[in-house]
Amino acid sequence: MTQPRPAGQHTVRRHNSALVVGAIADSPGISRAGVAARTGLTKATVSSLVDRAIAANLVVDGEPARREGPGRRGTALSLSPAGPHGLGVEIGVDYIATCLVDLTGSVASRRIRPVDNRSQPANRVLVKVARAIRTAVAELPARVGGVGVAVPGLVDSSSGFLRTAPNLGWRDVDVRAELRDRTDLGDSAIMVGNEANFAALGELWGGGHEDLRDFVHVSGEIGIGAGIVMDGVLFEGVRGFGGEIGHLPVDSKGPRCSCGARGCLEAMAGQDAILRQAGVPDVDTLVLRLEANDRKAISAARSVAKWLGTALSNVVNLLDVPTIVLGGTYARLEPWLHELLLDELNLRVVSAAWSRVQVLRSTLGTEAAVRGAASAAVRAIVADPDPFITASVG
Amino acid sequence: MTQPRPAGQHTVRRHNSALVVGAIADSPGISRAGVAARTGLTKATVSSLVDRAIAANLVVDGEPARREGPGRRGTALSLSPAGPHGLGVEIGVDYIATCLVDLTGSVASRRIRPVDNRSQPANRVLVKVARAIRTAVAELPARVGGVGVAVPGLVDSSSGFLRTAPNLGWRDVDVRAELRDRTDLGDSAIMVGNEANFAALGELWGGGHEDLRDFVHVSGEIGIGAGIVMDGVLFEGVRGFGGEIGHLPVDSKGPRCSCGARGCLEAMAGQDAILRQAGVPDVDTLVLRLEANDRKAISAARSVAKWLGTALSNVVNLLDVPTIVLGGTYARLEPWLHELLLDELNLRVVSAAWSRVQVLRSTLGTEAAVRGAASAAVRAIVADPDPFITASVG
DNA sequence: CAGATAAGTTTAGGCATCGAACTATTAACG
DNA sequence: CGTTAATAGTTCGATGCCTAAACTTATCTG
Repeated sequence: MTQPRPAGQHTVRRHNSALVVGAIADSPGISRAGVAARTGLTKATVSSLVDRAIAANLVVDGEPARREGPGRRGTALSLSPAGPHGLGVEIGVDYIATCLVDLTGSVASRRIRPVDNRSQPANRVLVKVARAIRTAVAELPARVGGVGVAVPGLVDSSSGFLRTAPNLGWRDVDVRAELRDRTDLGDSAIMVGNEANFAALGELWGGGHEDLRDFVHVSGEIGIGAGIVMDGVLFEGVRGFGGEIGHLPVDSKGPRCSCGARGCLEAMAGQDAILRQAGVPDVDTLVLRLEANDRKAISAARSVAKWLGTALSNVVNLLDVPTIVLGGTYARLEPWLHELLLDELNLRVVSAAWSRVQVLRSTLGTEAAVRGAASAAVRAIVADPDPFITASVG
Repeated sequence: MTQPRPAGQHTVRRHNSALVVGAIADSPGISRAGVAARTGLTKATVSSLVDRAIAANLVVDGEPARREGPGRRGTALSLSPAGPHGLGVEIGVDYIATCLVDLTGSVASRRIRPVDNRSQPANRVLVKVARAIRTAVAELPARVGGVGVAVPGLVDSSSGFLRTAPNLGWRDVDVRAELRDRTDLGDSAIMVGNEANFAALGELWGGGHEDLRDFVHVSGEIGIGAGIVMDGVLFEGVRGFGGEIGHLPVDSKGPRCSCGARGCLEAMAGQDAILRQAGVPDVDTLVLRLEANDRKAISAARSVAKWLGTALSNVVNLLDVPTIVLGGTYARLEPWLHELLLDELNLRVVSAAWSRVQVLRSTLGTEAAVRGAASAAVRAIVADPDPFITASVG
C-alpha cells in the first residue's frame, strides 16, 4: 500500500502537467488554447506547462493548423516521437523479445532472440535479458523512459517480485532488482508483470479495436493466462492473481495437472493438450490439418472450445465482462473456435439473454505481451510526465 | 467516468485536509505534532488545517495527553461525535430501516419499520423512505453529512440509478433524484448502492474482524447477493455487477428460476428453496429444527452448503479472495453450514492446497447493510472533509 | 485597410505550504 | 527551587503555481 503523501505546489504542477500532456496525447494536433479549453486550465498555465514539456522533449509544436473563419491559427501540439521511449521486454519460455515504442505509440524497433530459458537458472537468463535491454537502449537514438517486463508467472506488481513461474521453473525472483543491477537504466521505472496481463493491455492500446474497454484476453502459449480489462483498466486481483484461469477446474474426471489438481483448464485446453489430441507435433501442422478439415483436428478444436467456454463463462458470469479476445495460439485457431466458443458461452452465460457475448480475435497475436509491456511504460510517462520534465528542466 | 479537473491551491488544501482528518480518524488521541510526523506535513500546516477542522465541528481537541519524559504534552485530537453524521437507509422487501452513525463510527440511533414494499409501486415506497429520512434527520441533534441508501437490486453507483430490483418489482428508478426531491438534504451526498455490497462494507468497517481486508460477504435474504471486498475496497465490477452471484448456474438439471435460466444458485440455495426443502414456514422454525437435529432440516442445510460452495469456489478461484463471510440468513445457519461449506471449498478451490480458505460468520447479521450504508456516508466525509470545512468556515 | 476574432504572452495578485524562529509546557536534575 | 533539555504548538516571511485581465500577434472578412 502506498503511503499517502502531503500535497504542495509541486503536486499541483505535477497533476496539471499530466492533464496537459494527456490532452495532447488524446488529440494530437491540438493547440494550446484547445488544451486550455479541454482541461479547464487557463491559457497562461497551459502555455507555461507546454513550454516545459517541449523543453523536456515530451512535446513538439508543429506548423500552425488551418482553421475556418477569422482568428490566429493555433500551433499544433503533439507528443514527440523523439522523446523518451517505452521498452518492452518479454521473457518467454523459449525466447527473449524486446520492443521499443515512442510516446505516440509507434513501434520504433523490435527483436526476438530464441533462447531455451527452461533449461537454465533464473540469474543466467536474467544476464541475457539484461544484455538484450542494453542492446535495445544502445541502438535507440533517444532516451528510454521506462521498462515493462512481461513474465510468464505470478508477479506482485508493486514490488516487481516474481513469486512463481512454473513453466520457467522459477520461484521467488526479484526480477526488478536483478535487472536494475545488471543494466544502467538510471532511475527509470521498471514494471514487472504477468505476460497475460501485458498482452491484454497490448490489445487494449494497440489492437485497433474501437471502444473496447471491457474484455477478457485469453492467451494460450505453454500455459493459459487471461488478462481482464474492466473500464479500460487492468484488473489485478488480490495479489496479482486476477485472471489466473489456467487452473480453474473444468472437468472433475479430467487428467491430473502439474499443479496437482484434476481437470484444470490448462490440462484440458492448453497447447500440449490440443496438439496431443489432434495428433500433431506443432501448431503450424494443426492449422494445416484444420484447413484440410481433418477429423481429429476438428474434434480437438471442438473440445478446446468447449472447455474454454466452460471456464470463460464463469469469468463472464462473475465479472459481467461482455467480450472475449482470443490471443496467443488461440488467435491462430480462432476461425475454428469462434462459433463453438460463442455457442458454449451463450449457453452458460446468464446475461446472454439480454446482452450478447462477443468473441474477437487478437490482432497482435503472440506479439501482444511485448507491445503491451512497452506501451505500459509509455503510458506511465504520459500519465505522470512531471518527473521527466523536472529532471530535464530543473 | 469523472472528468479530470485542474488542480490549484484549493486542491492541495483539500488533499491535505483529508490527510490530517484521516490521521486523526486512524489514531484518535493523536496530537498535532503526531499528525505532522505521520503525514509529512509541517507543524504549521497541520495546526492551520486542524483549526479549520475544529471550527467545522469535524474534530475536537481534548485534554492534554500524558507522556513519558520531558516536553510539553500534546492536546489529544479526535473526531467529533457531534459532527456531521452518516445516515444509512435500507429499502428491504418488507421493511425500511434507518441508522445514524457519527464520525467515530458509533451508532447514534436506528429504527426499523415493517412495510410490505412488494405490493407497492416505487414512488409510493419512496415517499415512505423520504419520510423515514426526514424523521431521522429531525431527531438528530447534529447535521447529516451524507446518506447511503441500500437497495436490493442492480445500481449504477455513479448515477444512483436503480436498473432493476427483481424482488421489489422495480425497474429504472432514479432513487437518488427521487429522494433528493422529497427531502431537504441540501447538497449532502446521496449514495445509492446494492444491499449486498453495503452489507459487505458494514462487515468490513463494523464487523470487528481484525485484518480482514479481502473477503466475500454472502448475504441471503430473499435473493442471494455477494459483496466482494479486495484490499479493503469494494469490488464493483463493470456496471455495478460485481458479486451478483444469485444467478450463477450451479446445477444444469435444477429447477427453472425466475430469471429464466435453470439451476441458478438462488433457486437452489435461496431462502425459499431452503425452507421448502426443510418443510418449514420460516427461518426461526428452521433453526429450531436444526437444533433438534431434524433429519430434513439437516439435509436441507447440507444441500445449501453444497450449492453455495459450488458457486463460491468459482469466486475464490477467480479472484483469489481467501475468506467467506456468511451474512443475512446464512449467518443464522452458520453453525450448520460452516463445516460442509469449508469441505466443499477445499475440494474445489485450487489454491486450497497452499493457503486455506476461511469461513466466518457475520457479526452484524441482517443489520450489516444499513450499518454499511451509514458507515459509507461517514467514510466519505472523512475521506474528503474539505467541502464540510469550507462550507462552515468560508 | 478597418474591424472582428482567436491564439498566445505578460504581469500583478492570491493562496497554501514551508522553513525557521519563537513561545509554551513539562520532566529531570542538582 | 531554579536551570536545562525536550517536545508541542504558533507566528511570520518566503516560495511557487495558478488565475484573471490586459496585451500582442495573427488571420479572416468585407
